[in-house]
Amino acid sequence: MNTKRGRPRNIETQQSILSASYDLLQEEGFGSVTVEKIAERAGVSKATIYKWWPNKAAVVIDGFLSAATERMPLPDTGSVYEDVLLHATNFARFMISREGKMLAEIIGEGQSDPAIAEAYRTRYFQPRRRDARKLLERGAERGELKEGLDIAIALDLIYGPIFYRMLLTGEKLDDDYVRQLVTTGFNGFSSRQV
Amino acid sequence: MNTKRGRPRNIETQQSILSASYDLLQEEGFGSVTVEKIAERAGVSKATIYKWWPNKAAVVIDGFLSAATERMPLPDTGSVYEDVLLHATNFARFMISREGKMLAEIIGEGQSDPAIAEAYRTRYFQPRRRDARKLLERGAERGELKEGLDIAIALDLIYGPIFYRMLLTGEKLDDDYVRQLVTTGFNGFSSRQV
Amino acid sequence: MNTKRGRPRNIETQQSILSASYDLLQEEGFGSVTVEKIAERAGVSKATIYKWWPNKAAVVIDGFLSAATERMPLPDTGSVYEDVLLHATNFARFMISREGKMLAEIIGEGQSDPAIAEAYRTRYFQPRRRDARKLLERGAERGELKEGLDIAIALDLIYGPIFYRMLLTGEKLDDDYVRQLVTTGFNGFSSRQV
Amino acid sequence: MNTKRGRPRNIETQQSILSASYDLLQEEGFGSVTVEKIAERAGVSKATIYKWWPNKAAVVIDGFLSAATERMPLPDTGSVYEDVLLHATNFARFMISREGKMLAEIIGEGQSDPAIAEAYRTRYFQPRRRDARKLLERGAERGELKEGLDIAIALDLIYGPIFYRMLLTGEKLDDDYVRQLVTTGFNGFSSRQV
DNA sequence: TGTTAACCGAGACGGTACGTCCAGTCTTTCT
DNA sequence: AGAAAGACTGGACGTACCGTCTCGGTTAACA
Repeated sequence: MNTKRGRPRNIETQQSILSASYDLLQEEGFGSVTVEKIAERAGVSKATIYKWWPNKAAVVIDGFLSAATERMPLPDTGSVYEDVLLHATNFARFMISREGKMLAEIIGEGQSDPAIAEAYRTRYFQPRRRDARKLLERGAERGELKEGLDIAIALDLIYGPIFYRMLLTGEKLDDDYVRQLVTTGFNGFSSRQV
Repeated sequence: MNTKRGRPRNIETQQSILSASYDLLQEEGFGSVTVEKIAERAGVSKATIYKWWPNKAAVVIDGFLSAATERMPLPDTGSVYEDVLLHATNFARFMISREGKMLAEIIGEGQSDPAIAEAYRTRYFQPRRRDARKLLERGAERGELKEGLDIAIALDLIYGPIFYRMLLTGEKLDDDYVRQLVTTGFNGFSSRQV
Repeated sequence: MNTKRGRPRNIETQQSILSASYDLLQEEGFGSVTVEKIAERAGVSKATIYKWWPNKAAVVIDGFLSAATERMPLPDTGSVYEDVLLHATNFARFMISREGKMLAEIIGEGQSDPAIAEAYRTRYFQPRRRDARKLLERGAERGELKEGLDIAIALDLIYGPIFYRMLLTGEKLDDDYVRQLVTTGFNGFSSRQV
Repeated sequence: MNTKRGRPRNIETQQSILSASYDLLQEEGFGSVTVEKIAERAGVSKATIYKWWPNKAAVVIDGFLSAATERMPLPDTGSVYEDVLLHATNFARFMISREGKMLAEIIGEGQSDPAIAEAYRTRYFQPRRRDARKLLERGAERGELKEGLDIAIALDLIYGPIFYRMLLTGEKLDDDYVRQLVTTGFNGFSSRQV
């Protein structure tokens, strides 16, 4: 029946490939990572890498996603505004870190490689977005948010601009900016309701 | 001072390179565009391309940016909300078009190539952002927007989410979504001011 | 001491490896035979193959030699000329057959692998050459051959050219050719003795 | 028309590839020659090699055949027997030399690669065989050979056995052997005509 | 009858070479 | 003198196969 025949896959091998890949990504950036270098640093044969991953991109993002398992802690201050502000601030700080830069590169690759896009959507963003959604939902239950608000929209309004600055404009992304962003999102910018 | 020395002899040559590049980008995507193919299609030698552009990326984004000179028409309905809604809707429609896909790929490349990022920031986004800013400023002057609003923030709140969906989540980006987005941006999502 | 403990070697396993190897050699030629394919077709593990043979070449030529056990029947017409003609004709027919082609490939491999050369010399050619030698010796005893003839030379003169055409020139190797060859060998080509 | 545009092929490049290949073949044997090593030793890029030759085998035999342009000198003693003996002796000496060994390896490869076989037949053997044929033809004209002799057969009888020993039996191939061979070929081995 | 040594299938793994592709550079000849 | 043609370097990619190495499970002789 479900007898596991054959030499078992060496867990360390996979792990060393992933972390070699991650280290190289960090040190040299996506474009300079080479399967050959990964193999060498992991003390592994190139063939072994290609046995488990279909191509370079797959290893590299797998390396990144395996390392990036930590999630922002979910604050619970009793105020949605405070919670969202804290969470978004943490997130922005992450984005401007070394790891955020790596993430940006991977998102970049995803623009022309649907498999990459699929991977980081599923394995990275969806879980994190679910976290953030919880904050908002809590606030909604407490009546802190507008009746009938589409939470997806609210999430986009907060996190969209952070990526926007990161991926496009390159403008500053400090705590102050996030505060203004969140505040304006909560209050709206119209002088009267539209 | 700004003497135009060494201006290329044959303007048509440059033009044919750029449009060959643009066509290929459209047909095959960034990753499959090749300098060799550009040269062949433009009926030009590879050396000629490298005479005027430092590398492949430069030609390709130059090709794109040269073609993408049109700007969204600036609406003027008398209502900021209506103006912004129209503008953002048009923009979202553009982003989901063939051309928007090309732009996304270029932004993707920009994540690991600062020269590309610099190019599309300067030549593409800044002018367009200035346009959008005008809409908001007009509304501010008419008192339709909150006192002391930072317009950059407002712009980020509208256009950030559109890119966010385009570049990251891949979720739908239709007129309805844009309407909800703009409305929620204008009104805020908090049930009371924070 | 030499206690024969443990599961005994499964004879069928060896046999199936050899015939899988032979079949593949026949179907695809030496260069396309793969240890993996042999293992698969024989329903055997690669490790088992390497347990009994030191390398691919050894299996393949073993497969060939095991299958190629038949020897030409030794004719005995009472005339050396007729005997040699019959034997050489049969041999030439074999060489242009599917099996002869396989043999040629193996000889080819033997040019850069002394172990292969050793194998087919010992296991294939020497026995067959001894057969052919008998024909000549019989003729010598009957006085049909020149006094003091070195039989090895005579053998070379008959069988050398057949291989020569097979391995090098690729020229036709039909019964007619063999007849001319043998006749000229027997008679010499000089118009007078040298 | 026949306008030779573009950077011309660098003759030295080709030449250095061929001689690097030849040197490696000599030093390490066919199986150990590597395109990478050829490229390195020739100071050339691998891509350049693959631009001009379709695969490794093609380069290597081209290297060999380019170097092996010398032909045995054609003796002219006035006696066919002497001429053939001299020529065959020289040839046998060549075959047991370093170069002969290389040739044997190439012939070996030719057994499973028709393109190689074609190459050495056309470029190597046919010219040399034509030379040898001249010797015999001269003798025939002088009446030294049997009336109606098929010269191709005579050639096979002399040169066939030399290859036979070289490629198959591995037996000694010294001057003495050649003398016996040629003598027996001229005289035949039958005690009376058949 | 249970131990135990050897056998065997499945398949992971290191290593090495192959042949391909493309960016960029360089060198002629043509116009 | 500028441009086309196209040779050339350099370096990564992904593929293929060899031979080695565990595993888990099996089989027959021995104790």
